[in-house]
Amino acid sequence: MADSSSPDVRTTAEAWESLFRTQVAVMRRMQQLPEFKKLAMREYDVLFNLSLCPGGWSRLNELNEALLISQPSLSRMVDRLEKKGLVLRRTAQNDQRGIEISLTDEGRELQKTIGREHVKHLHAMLAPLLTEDEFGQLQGLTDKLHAGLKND
Amino acid sequence: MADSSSPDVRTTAEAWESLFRTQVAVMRRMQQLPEFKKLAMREYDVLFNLSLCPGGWSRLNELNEALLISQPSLSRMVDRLEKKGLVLRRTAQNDQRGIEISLTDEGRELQKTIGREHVKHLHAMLAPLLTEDEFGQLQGLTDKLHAGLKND
DNA sequence: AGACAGTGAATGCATATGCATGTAAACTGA
DNA sequence: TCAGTTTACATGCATATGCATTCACTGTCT
Repeated sequence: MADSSSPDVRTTAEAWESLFRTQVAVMRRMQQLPEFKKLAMREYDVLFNLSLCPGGWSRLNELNEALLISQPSLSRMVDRLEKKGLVLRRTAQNDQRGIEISLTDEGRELQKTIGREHVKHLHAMLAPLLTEDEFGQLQGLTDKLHAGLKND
Repeated sequence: MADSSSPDVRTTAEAWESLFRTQVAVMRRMQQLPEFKKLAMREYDVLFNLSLCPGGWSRLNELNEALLISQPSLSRMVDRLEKKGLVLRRTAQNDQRGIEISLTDEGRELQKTIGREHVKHLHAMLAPLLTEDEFGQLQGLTDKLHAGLKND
């Protein structure tokens, strides 16, 4: 009998593959939705992450950890978002090397507007496919994976 | 009591968010791994998808559906892979507009080499975080989501 | 204090990407 | 059959991205 604490190589690979392909399929559909004509999904994701920040300000390197893009790429994306009037940049208080970012009022409004449509479309797309319980299980499992990865 | 066949908006959004952030966290770690110095992950993904093709040949548009990049972008990526000697291009038999792609021997070898390392690293990264059973549940749920999305 | 390694972000430059469009082939309907 | 439409892929062009590097600041060790 298999040791329950050490899953098979095949098991982990297939589960990951399934998760990844599902993510791709959902993202492909979402990219087409009207809310992402206003702002690219990657840019929205920056606004979204900023909207979750307790104090409203987030360090650039901290923000970068939540995204797949490189540090230089985020640096320039923030430039663009700043020029569009959606975010503010300031030097970090504690560390003069660092940069802190926050949403402008306009940025916060846009995030909320896109966010609302996004959540609505997500629900329309996904809700018919699993039960409430199953979504709970799914979230439990991915949360557990995510939590485990943070200790690296 | 909630209708089990129609999950809450909040439930679906939070489950998706958890799945998505987990995917980002895993991908960030994978991008750093040595196997993806040889070939960018997006390019590997093309080789991987080709390796799954029953007849060995896949239509460009079909391949495109499994990826997040745009059609022009895939078209040019295939150019590059062709120049590297990793894939072959031919006009489709049935449809003179269409293009079919397959792996060269070299492409197949490279895919296998990277694939083996990738699977090994995936296992090292993920296996400690869930049990065999939990991976099975996770795959069951994401498969179900994925299957449901295909009927659109 | 002062040299030195380490960290956070910005920049130069080559490359990859997406959008709009072009071209060619396949369908469609009189 | 043949104009009009749709589909599959390629291309021009502007923009976004990543890698390597640089610049500025921080922390450390003597």
